[in-house]
Amino acid sequence: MNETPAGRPTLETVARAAGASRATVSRVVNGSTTVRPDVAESIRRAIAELGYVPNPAARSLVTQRTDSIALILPESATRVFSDDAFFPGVIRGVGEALEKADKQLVLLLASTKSSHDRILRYVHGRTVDGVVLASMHGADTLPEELRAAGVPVVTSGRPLGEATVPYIDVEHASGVEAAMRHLVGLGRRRIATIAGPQDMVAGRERLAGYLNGLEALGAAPLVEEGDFMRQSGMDAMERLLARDPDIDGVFAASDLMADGALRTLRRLGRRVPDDVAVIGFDDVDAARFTDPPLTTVHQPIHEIGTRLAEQILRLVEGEEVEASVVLPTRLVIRESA
Amino acid sequence: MNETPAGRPTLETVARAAGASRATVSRVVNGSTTVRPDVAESIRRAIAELGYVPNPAARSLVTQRTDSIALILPESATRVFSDDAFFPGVIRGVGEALEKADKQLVLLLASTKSSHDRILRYVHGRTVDGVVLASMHGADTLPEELRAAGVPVVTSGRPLGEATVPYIDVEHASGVEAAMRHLVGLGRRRIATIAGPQDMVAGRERLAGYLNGLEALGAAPLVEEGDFMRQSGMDAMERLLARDPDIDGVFAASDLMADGALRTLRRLGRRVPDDVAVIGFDDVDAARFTDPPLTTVHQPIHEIGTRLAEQILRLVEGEEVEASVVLPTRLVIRESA
DNA sequence: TCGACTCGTGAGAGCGCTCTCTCGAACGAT
DNA sequence: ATCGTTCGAGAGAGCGCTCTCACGAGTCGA
Repeated sequence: MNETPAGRPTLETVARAAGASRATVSRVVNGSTTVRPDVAESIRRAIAELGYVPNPAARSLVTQRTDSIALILPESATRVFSDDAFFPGVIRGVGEALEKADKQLVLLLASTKSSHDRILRYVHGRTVDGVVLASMHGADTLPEELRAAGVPVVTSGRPLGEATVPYIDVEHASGVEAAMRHLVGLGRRRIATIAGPQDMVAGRERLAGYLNGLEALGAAPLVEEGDFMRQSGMDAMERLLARDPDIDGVFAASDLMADGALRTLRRLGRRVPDDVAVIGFDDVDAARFTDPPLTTVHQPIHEIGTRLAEQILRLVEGEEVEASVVLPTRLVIRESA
Repeated sequence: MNETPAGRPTLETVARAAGASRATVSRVVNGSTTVRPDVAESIRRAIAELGYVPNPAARSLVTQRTDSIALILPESATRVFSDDAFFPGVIRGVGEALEKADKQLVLLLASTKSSHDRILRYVHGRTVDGVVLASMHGADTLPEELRAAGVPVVTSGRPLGEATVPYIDVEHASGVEAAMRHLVGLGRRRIATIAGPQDMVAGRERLAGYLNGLEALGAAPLVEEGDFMRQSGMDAMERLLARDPDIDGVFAASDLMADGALRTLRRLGRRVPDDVAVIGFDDVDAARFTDPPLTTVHQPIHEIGTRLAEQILRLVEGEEVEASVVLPTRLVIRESA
């Protein structure tokens, strides 16, 4: 209320300074080509001198666009936020791509239950032109509600149940199958898995990949479930070993859980990979630094982010986009298997 | 352009439906008490029935507020983004606090040089009410430029050079001094440090803490510099050992570097803590899972975020805030020292 | 030379909201 | 019964921008 030294210049100010009309200045600001070069030049000079910057609120009011995109991270995402490199990587990818398009990134960390309504309010109020929704548990109703509200939406990860909005995902199952083939090729016969949460598609599909891979072996599955975090991997590995001490191979559905498994194995005197071979999933930076370095299924985290951004931008422009984009994964062989 | 089934309801729509004037509806929406209860009630009903949500652009245009705060992460921050838990933690803290205040979080990942201008444009356009600036290298001019633009700013970490804007920081030096006392109390006499980048205040002050702690011992300092990341810790530890094989204690200026040091020590056959005691700084989640679990200086990452948010909100409201808030650190003793 | 077209520019409406000002009604005091 | 006061509610201006429409000045073919 007191910090307006001389009042910010408006279109009107610039117009007067350049001896033109508001409309013409607006044309120059928005890059219209139908302005006489010399007039455009003098307007540009006036803009520079006055330090004029368009007021986005006024612009939004008439264009009905805000040039900003929301990235929504549900509670399940924020919980692992500080320990997992997945979401920071996605955020970075989305952020970079949006910056290139000169759009703003509005981050909505849905930490609590009440956030749901808040998100819908934002979206209904057209605070953002589009929404990127990251990884949700179970049958989240949010994507559908957003779609119903008429807002462009893209989700990261195929939703459980029917996909009603476009999504970006990776080849979970085939990546895991490659990992399984690698273990089998190593001569492993008693292969267990530490699965992810089964109310998340990533958890389910990685388990499916394990089961598919096991079929070739004709061996019985050996599954313990974790929550993608390290501690759960440690615990699951212990349960696994209690159920079958002869396990010689483990696929863990996340690098963090694989690292947990590595620790438990070491503690219980198993050598990796000699006694037990371990493969993870994600290929986060830290995977290169586990002991031993982790063989893992690489997924292109950064690219997931950039592709999410690309798709939402196209949707916002009214273009059609593929119902789904599924990015490849690949096995990165290090020393744990 | 085609997704407006019936046109979003405006104040006018609600006013007509409720048989009141636009002004009165506005009063109800904004919680004014000077509306007759029954009138207010019928307006509220109309709002609910029509699904009315205020248009923030229109509101901003007249109030000159946007109710959104920018969080700027400079390039140096995004680089470590995916491996370090610090910035995700800060983001989460800021996000939570802003959500409570019903403000939006606009994330500006300053990935390139050109971002500088973009940021200034945003800020000059009053796209945001205030700016939270995270950890910058060297004598960044951004805080000062923002302040000059008349925008409320708070920074995370005391800037190098003179602080021209309020900041939130932690007690780097005294935390490190506690760590040094602990090492000395353990009988360690040949204590080295893996310092952080010396163009960052955090790097400098932690080194200062080491040097202060060493003074009591009367021993010569032994310093190698890293970049806070794991690999640099591995390398620095190797150089340190080459310079003096009798090192029996190490303070690393980040947990990541401490973890790197642990790996190098193990590889070179040193037992931790028996031969060499190691202490880190940060207390990220992963510190509980190093081998052995890392003794480290805890800093309240999440609280840094919430305090940043609090301060910027107060500044935006025109209140005065302390020139600096310095949060305490404390030594967390685990098994590495 | 005149009508038909461009083409660049300005006038003016209007986006949806807030906020000041005004006004009428109700009420208490004299 | 009259006047001042209070209080709730409406009228209307205006925030800064975009965009349609109209208009005057050239340009060109007949």
